[in-house]
Parts: sequence; structure tokens; C-alpha cells
Amino acid sequence: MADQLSRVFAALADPTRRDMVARLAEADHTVNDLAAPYDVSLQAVSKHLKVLEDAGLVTRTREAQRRPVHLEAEVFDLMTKWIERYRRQAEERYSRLDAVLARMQDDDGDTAATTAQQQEGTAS
Amino acid sequence: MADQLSRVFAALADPTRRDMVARLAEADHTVNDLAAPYDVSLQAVSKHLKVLEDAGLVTRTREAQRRPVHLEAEVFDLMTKWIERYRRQAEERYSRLDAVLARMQDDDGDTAATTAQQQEGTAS
DNA sequence: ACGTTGTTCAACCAAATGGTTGACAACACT
DNA sequence: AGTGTTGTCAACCATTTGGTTGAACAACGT
Repeated sequence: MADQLSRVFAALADPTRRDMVARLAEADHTVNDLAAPYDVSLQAVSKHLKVLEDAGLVTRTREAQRRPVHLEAEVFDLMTKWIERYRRQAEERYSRLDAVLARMQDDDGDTAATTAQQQEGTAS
Repeated sequence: MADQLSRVFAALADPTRRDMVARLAEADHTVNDLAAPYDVSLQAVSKHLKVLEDAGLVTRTREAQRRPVHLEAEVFDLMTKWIERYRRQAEERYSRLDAVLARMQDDDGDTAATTAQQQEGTAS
């Protein structure tokens, strides 16, 4: 279908699914249990769960007739790794830029109007 | 349209958009610049940028004809906050469960077959 | 065997998504 | 003034998504 990271992000892009994850963080739940608060059919909830399962966010084991749903929190790491990597990169870049701007203030350069992105583009 | 958290997750659910964000973490880019590596029309890239902009992940300022795209890394916090909250909650639950199981081992309870989720459901 | 409970599968529908092409707006360069 | 560069807007198309209903399946209690 798509790479897992895409599936995880897509799965969490829906408020109902995020709410399910939130509740599953507290305790495992059956499908009926999960469906109770929402004003949609049981089948719709089952579909949402399939999306979460395909993303690797939950697993379902069998227990008599019930299908307890269990949150697999490790998948969160996939996202945080991705996010943190680029957040850090961006922040480092901004602080480098701050340094450049501070230097320009001191020097009173005549290239002060040049935009930040060009500075960055040519910076080492 | 939808809440920002949903928009941010949805925006990052697309590999092309994630790649754009990755490149924007390094340096600001113009639209043409951004579009170069991808095998899609410029208009498609423009649409992707609109999605990222609506999510608050990027801003576009005007500079002559060019429209430099700039990454707004603060929005990442929205996601990490959400993710970390439930990850922590889930992890705490698991360690509590570990404690319960350990206690059961000691006691050699006859309810050992009872599933974890039921233990959790009635715990605390 | 039979009904009940819990859950999924199948077919369908409306809206959103990601892509296309064509027109055009804004600016820069002669 | 005329041309090229950079980017967006509008209309269209195919696919995906989130929802519905109705039927089916699976595991129990009787």
C-alpha cells in the first residue's frame, strides 16, 4: 500500500482514530467497547481499527468471541525519530542564521537587505 | 476544514511532502527549486505546498517573483506533545502490568489465565 | 442443534485527494 | 512595449476515504 511511516501519519490524521488511540493508551478495549462513545456504526469503527492495525499501531488478539484491541506504542518511535531529526536540523540552522545576523549587525554590512534564505543557500 | 493536529498529520502522510519538509529543514527553497527532483508537474508541487501551508508547517514570503518557502518547525511540537503523552501513558501502564504479573507469579494465583486487559480494566 | 453476542465482509455512496492541462498574474530584462 | 521566468488558479479526472446497510461468520450458552 504505502510505507509504514505514511500509514502511521495517515492513521493519526483522523480525530476519531486519535481518540481511539488515546483510550487504548489507558487500557485495552473490545471493538464494541471502543465504538460506544462515537455516533457511527460498529462497522465504521471496525474499519478505523483496520487502518490502525495496518499502520502497526494496534494488534488484535482473540479471546472467546471478543477481539481485544491492544496499543503498540513502539510505532510512535518511528514518527518521533523522523520529526526530531528534522526539527533538530531546522533549529540548528536557525541558530546558525541568528549568528550570521548578529555578525551583520556588528559589521553593519551593506548586504543587509539580502534575504535569509540566500544567506543560507550559500553558507557552508 | 479540520483541526490543526489532523492537518499536520495528514500533511506528513505523503512521502513527497515529507521529502519537501526534509529538504526545507536544510534550507529555504523556491517552488521551482523544490519541484525539481520530483516527476510531477509544478502545479502538483504547488498544491502540496498549500497543504503544508494550511497545516502551518511552512510559510511563503514574497521576494520579487520568487516565493521562498520556509519551514516552521514549531508545529512539530504539536505532534510530539500528542505522541509523547500517550506513549508515556501506555508505557506506564505496561510497567504497572509487569508489576501485576510479577505479583501473580509470587502468589501463584488461580486466576492466572485471566487476560491482561481484564486485569487492566479493573486495576487502579 | 439453536439462538445470542461480537465482529467482519461486501456493495454502495459522497466527499476528499493527488494528479493532469490550460490560462493568467506578477515581476524582471532588455 | 515585448519576452521570458516564476508561480497560482480553475476545471477536470481517477482513486481513496469514511460512512452507510445488509448479510455472513465465529464462538459461546443452553
